[in-house]
Amino acid sequence: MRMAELSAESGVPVATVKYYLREGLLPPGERTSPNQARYSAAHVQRLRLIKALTEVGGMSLASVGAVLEAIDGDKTPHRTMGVVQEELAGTPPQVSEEAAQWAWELLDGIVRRNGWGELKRKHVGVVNLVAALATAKELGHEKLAERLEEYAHLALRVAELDVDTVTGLTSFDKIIEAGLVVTVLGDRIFAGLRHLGQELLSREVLGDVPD
Amino acid sequence: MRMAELSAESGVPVATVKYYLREGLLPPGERTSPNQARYSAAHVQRLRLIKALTEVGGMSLASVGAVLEAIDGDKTPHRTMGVVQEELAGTPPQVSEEAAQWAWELLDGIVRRNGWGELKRKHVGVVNLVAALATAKELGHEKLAERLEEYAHLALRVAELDVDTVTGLTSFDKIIEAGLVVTVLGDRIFAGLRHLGQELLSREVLGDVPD
DNA sequence: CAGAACGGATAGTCAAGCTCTCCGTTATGG
DNA sequence: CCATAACGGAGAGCTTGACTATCCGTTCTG
Repeated sequence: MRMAELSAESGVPVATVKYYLREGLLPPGERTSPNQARYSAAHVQRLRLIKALTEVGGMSLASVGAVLEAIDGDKTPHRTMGVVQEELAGTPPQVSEEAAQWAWELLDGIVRRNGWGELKRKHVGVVNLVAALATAKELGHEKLAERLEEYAHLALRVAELDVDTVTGLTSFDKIIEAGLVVTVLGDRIFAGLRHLGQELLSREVLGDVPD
Repeated sequence: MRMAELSAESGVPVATVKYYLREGLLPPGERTSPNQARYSAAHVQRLRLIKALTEVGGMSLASVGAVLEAIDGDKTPHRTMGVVQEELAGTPPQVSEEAAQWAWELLDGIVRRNGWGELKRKHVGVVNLVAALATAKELGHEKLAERLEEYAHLALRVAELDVDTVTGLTSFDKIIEAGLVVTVLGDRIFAGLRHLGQELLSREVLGDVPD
């Protein structure tokens, strides 16, 4: 297919497709002549993926680019998912030294107590999680963190579902893309379900009238 | 306290504090003379809250403004949390009619089967959740959605923890702010825990070497 | 009472994410 | 075979969000 059809199929404007090509988010089409190209279904899928990651996942194009590069590269699945988590985590907010220390000990204690291995202090995901916990404390809402172990157990069960969903697949490439989708869209979907649950339960507790 | 101290205490530059005042994100200080003002600890807390919502929660200033307005207004807690969820949800991506229908039926079936009440078709959170599920399907990853009921049960248990954390508080205002923090930071924290879990479990399954 | 700090207003800056325009080349229907 | 439409590529321009810098007249402070 050519530009126009690629655009129509994916729902992305022609000018934007060209921009993505320039930025390297979309691999160039197969040349049919020095200045003409042909695009495939893979290009459509790639555009849909970019849309999903930015619109649903809320990722920046720069992050999407880094993730796509990791996918296309020859990294192991584990390392590729590492890049995904890195980009999702972003840059952590700076927090006070003591709040960070408190959060670290809290988290490390839980991991240690449950035999979940060793917590790496400079792992991006860990740093971000610690910063988020520290932020909650600085806001005076450390109650949230006091329940952390219960949250962690539930999170592990969610992760079991995630891994289970992905490992059922056959193709290597499919597994990586599925991992990406499960992580990025999965976060949003779970948050949505959680909010629904909060609303259901808080209505009972707070006893508000429905609208 | 005055400008300089407010800025130092909160870690927000003076120019930015002025900007927030202009935008109405921060209530004006108490006048001590026609062109001088005094700020309180509440202002510091408000600035910290804004930082947390934008930096950790990834919210835009416009969304933060809407949420703060809801908090300061005389809405019921339930309605205030509705505004929070609305702003967190954002504008859903457009998806095909049939994917949306499929996602809706999936979700509605689960809610119905578990006696969780009635699902409102135009509720922002629901619309967003449906759109996210539909997006996953359009990407060819409907496997994720097939486990939706299991995810939903876990999400409800997380929501129970959330509500439990919040309802232990005494002051009315504290409950609302805690609800906000639990929802916004809570989402990030849970996502972080989930990612840690994914890494822990996928290492076992995929058997990658550690770095 | 001199000089620093303040509050307020206006304008400027910077990055992200497109969008528009042009141009020379290539495909295509009559 | 030719008119014209579409194409690919490059560059400049635009819009929004989130600040940041500069003034200016007033007020506090040593």
